[in-house]
Amino acid sequence: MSNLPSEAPTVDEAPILHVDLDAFFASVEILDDPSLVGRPVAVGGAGERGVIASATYEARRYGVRSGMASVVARRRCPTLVILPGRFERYEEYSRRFRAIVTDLTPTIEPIGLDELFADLRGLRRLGVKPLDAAWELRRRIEDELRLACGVGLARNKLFAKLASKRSKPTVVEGRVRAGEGVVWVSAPMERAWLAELPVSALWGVGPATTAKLARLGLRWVRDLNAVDEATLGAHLGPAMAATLVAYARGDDRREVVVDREAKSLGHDQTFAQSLRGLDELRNVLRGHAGIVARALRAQHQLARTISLIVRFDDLASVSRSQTLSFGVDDAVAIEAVGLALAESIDLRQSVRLVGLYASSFVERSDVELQLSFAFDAGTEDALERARLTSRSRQANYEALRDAIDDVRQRFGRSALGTLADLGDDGVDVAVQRGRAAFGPNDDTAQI
DNA sequence: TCTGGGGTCCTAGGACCC
DNA sequence: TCTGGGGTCCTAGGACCC
Repeated sequence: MSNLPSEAPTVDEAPILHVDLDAFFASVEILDDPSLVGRPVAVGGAGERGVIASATYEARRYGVRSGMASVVARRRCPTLVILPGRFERYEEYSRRFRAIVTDLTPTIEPIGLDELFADLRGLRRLGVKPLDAAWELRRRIEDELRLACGVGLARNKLFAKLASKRSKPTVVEGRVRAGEGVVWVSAPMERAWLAELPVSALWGVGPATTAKLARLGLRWVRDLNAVDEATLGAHLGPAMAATLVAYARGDDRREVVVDREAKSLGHDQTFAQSLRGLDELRNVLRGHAGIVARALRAQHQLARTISLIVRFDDLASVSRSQTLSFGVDDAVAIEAVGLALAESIDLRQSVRLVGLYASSFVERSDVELQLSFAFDAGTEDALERARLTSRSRQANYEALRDAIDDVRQRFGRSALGTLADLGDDGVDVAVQRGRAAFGPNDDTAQI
């Protein structure tokens, strides 16, 4: 692939840059353990239900790909080393990666840990040349992180991402062929690029949409140019139809969004051995609730909506959610809601995955912040105590009680049956749990 | 060949309010 | 007494991305 026309683009001709680190997780593992150099390495779950998250090019030679079931990967490559993944380490590298790009421009939008978009328009006046900047980024990432990457430059996000993909090494007949490293798609080349791409190359087109489009006889991006948007909308929904028709014309208005705020957080786990019945879910929910609560507190967020997802052995999944009139961030309340939601699900099938999520974030009120500062704590611990106290334990119990009332109203009193079997009534037991978590000598006995 | 764990966005239907 | 239409919020499910 050549970068014709050879005239280097200006910032206005190639304002969007996309960088994607090569085989990121697996590469970090090799940096930390040089004995792995030259061996096929992947990061992912090694168990029967594991999936490959990242694979080195050495592993890709054997047909190993990310997203592939580990069982399949091992079959294709019996010598594959599958490592469990150390996400804190990857986050560390990711921060350094972002810092290098931020030296070029602060206008970056990370997509996961290993890739990001940058908008170069702010550099117009500095006379920055996009190709030079791209090569310089690549050099610094190689020198300072010992990681390889591909960089794409284009008029918009759609082509910048396609370009970085094309800049990568490829595997041809079991051999790794080096990539170009940096690829620029000039405006005159855009149409030719699109014409040869399958629809699945477009952002947002996965297996399900690819199959739907195939049933409509649409296999190539160029096919989308001939189709009526309303007709497409009847099959894919108006938003997807509009997006695809625009992409097929090379039109992508998405901006690079700096500081995108998270809208949900959660934790889920797939079990090597499926769970059966509510009792087996109970412990899992407690653990998940603790993780979710800690994450919320770490981000100083309160969540109004708690959602539970259960996936059965046949991969069918169901979800339940409950929105409260107030935000919560404590494990006791989140667990109580999660448990009540679980009780509304038919659990006769065995369960392979349980997930608990928090969303509808609300800001802590200024009043609460002021209260917490009034404690003038010198340590993190004291600050945390202040936060807890400032929100008032009373409020926690009220939150719990109201949550339980809400759930009962929707699912009936029996929804809390197993909580109740520890006491006369679910509320009492919830309070007992609360007391266990917060200590006995507080003023909440009246609930 | 069989699908993880972190997320985002879209859709459709129902409840409720004006 | 019966009724419309629009807006907003919530819920459940589906699809997608890395």
